[in-house]
Amino acid sequence: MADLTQLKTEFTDLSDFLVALGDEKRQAIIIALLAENACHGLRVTDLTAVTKLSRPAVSHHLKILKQAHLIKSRSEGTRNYYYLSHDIKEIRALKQLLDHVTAIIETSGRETK
Amino acid sequence: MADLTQLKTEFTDLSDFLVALGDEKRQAIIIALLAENACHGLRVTDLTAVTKLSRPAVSHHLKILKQAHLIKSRSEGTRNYYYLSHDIKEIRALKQLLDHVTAIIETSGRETK
DNA sequence: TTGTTTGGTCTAAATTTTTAAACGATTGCT
DNA sequence: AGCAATCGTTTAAAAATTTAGACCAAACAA
Repeated sequence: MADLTQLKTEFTDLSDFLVALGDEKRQAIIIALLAENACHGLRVTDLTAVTKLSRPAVSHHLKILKQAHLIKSRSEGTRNYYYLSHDIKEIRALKQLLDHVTAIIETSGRETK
Repeated sequence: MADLTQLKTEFTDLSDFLVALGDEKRQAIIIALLAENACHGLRVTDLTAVTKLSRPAVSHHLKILKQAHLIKSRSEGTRNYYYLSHDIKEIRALKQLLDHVTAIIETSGRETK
């Protein structure tokens, strides 16, 4: 029997990350940031064009993505450049969680309680 | 430059799955189903105890989990047993998507446009 | 048949999330 | 200083999600 307590914390720790990835508008932002060669990043105004959203709405989604540790920002004068975090540890954590789940699923049924 | 069109479809195809995994109550349901040795599965009434939710609420979450292909159900008379799908292809798809993203992130910056 | 158990659905209420208008703060330009 | 541009925040409205009460249908037992 696998460690369900740890699995529980793995799940809750990744909640924000999963929710952040689930939204279509945020997916569009992520893809736009991936399209940029991550050199300079994109500004809020650029992303309003991509998402067809108002600037405050984009700002809101950027905050969610930031809290999920997906993106970072850099200021140059009045302009803020957003770019994908170079090393997203949540990605590794999520892959690990998925492996744990599949492991439990596959072994279940073999060991008769 | 990676195929962003494919990445886009990968993301949208996994939206339901990601949203389903993001909710705490649904995570509790998943863990409860993992705890069961997947032999007989759990019924709605069992899950109301686990989640401290009303039956209609649990029923609602189960529907979402079902649409995300995470769980299946089996009927025996009046009782319905829910269990985790034995083979969740979304898990493989998600791991693949995560690999694609990391690949793009890591190669970006090297190739100067 | 009658009553009980199980559980889905319908409906509406409560909550959360998403959105944008208005405002303010900062930077840079003239 | 005065003006324009950029963008975060606050606020409130709109939209979506979550929740539970009430109702209904099917299966089973007495």
